[in-house]
Amino acid sequence: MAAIPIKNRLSPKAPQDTPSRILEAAERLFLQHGFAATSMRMITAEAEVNLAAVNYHFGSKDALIEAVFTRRLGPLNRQRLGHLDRLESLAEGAPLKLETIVEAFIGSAFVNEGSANDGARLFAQLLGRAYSEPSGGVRDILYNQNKEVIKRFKAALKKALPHLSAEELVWRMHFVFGSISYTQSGTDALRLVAKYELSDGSYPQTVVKRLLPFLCAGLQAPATMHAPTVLAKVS
Amino acid sequence: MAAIPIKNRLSPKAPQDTPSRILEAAERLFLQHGFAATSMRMITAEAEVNLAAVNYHFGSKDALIEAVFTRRLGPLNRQRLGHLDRLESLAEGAPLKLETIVEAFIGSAFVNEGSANDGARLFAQLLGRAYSEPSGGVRDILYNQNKEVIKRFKAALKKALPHLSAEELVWRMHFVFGSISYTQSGTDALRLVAKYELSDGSYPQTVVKRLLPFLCAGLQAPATMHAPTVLAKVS
DNA sequence: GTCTATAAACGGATAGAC
DNA sequence: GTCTATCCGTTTATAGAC
Repeated sequence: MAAIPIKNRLSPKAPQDTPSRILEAAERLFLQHGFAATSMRMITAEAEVNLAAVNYHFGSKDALIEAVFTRRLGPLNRQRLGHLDRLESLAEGAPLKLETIVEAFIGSAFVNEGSANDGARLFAQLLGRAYSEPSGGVRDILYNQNKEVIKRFKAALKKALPHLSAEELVWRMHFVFGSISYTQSGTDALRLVAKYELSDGSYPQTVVKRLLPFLCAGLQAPATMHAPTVLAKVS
Repeated sequence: MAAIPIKNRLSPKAPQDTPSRILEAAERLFLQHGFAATSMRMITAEAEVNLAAVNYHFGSKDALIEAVFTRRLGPLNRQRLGHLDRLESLAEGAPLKLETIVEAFIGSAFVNEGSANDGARLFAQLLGRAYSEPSGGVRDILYNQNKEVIKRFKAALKKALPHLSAEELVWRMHFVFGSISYTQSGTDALRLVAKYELSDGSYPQTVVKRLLPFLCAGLQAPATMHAPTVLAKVS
């Protein structure tokens, strides 16, 4: 039998099949420039394939965008659910530790799979961008493919944070997604805060390590009081 | 003198001047579709002005984008700095309460100016989108116009959170901006978590009220330990 | 499956009449 | 300042040779 399966080769200029080359080029360019600003010509140039290949293999640009997401979202979410399954069966019905839940969600998002493949890390960043895209299109794909995962994590969080109402929990998850997306979608934004170079850079594990305590503390904050805030006073 | 200045009129179909009509149409459409996906033809149709008017009044599409931001960013940041100035002079050198600082920053972003103008609220959402745009272009504008404000708030936070290293603080501010941007850039994303309608909707004051405790608790979390996390174990 | 060539529509920008 | 008409490059998508 053959020595090494072709798809596991990571050598430079690995001669992949055309659809894969297109998917990966699109992933990189969508991340860098956004969806609307990335043309099929840019993609086919980056992938070093013919312009007509995209329509031949995927049908249209929109279909390509969808394909970029569906290819990775399935495995990623299976991994997240598997991680949560294992944790819950170990706990035998008891609420999980908050940090464990968040780490299972966030960690899976940042350091994927065997982690040898850095395409997965690129995709994690792309996910961050996708969540901040205009409604419709990409967002619907994400909603449909993620709803099961979100449902499961919401249930786990609900047990771990009994002091929060269902509504409050939904908001806090929203805020959590915000921090994760923003952080995932590229460390460029960090320059807005720190113009100097950061010492530990943007290595995924480091980011997760810094993000975790922030998110857990935020989630555990006392429930919101329903009195008018200071800002409500007229100016 | 005249009874009511024209610019304070809020009557329906107020016949504004062409540049303002364009700026406000652009604001709405950029928010809804993103920058690259919004064409000048869409803008001029929405504003009910002639296509050539954009180039006549602003010079180019890029210049229009810049104008959309600079028009509102100046007043908004003056307001933020003024708010912080007042708080700091009251405190007479003592560190400000964390919640006060965050509220000054975030509150100004959500409920703007006299608050009668809901254009300002639209802009707050647009800001959220802009922060998650690809690097270059819009981001440079934001960086330049916001660096003074960020510097001031960073200094205030540093005094209020002495247990954090400079580096840790920068990361936490990054996470805070993430939650704010994501939350600002439209409540549509909330549907990803809660498919049902939320009872208190997306009224700015409510959002701020819910966001504040989350962010403050996150900022106050203990500093990150520099040991390997649970996830570091091989699978 | 891959290529060239081209269709058909849309993008930003401008010239010139009014 | 506002309008029409138009230039010209780019876009997605397809037809048809190989």
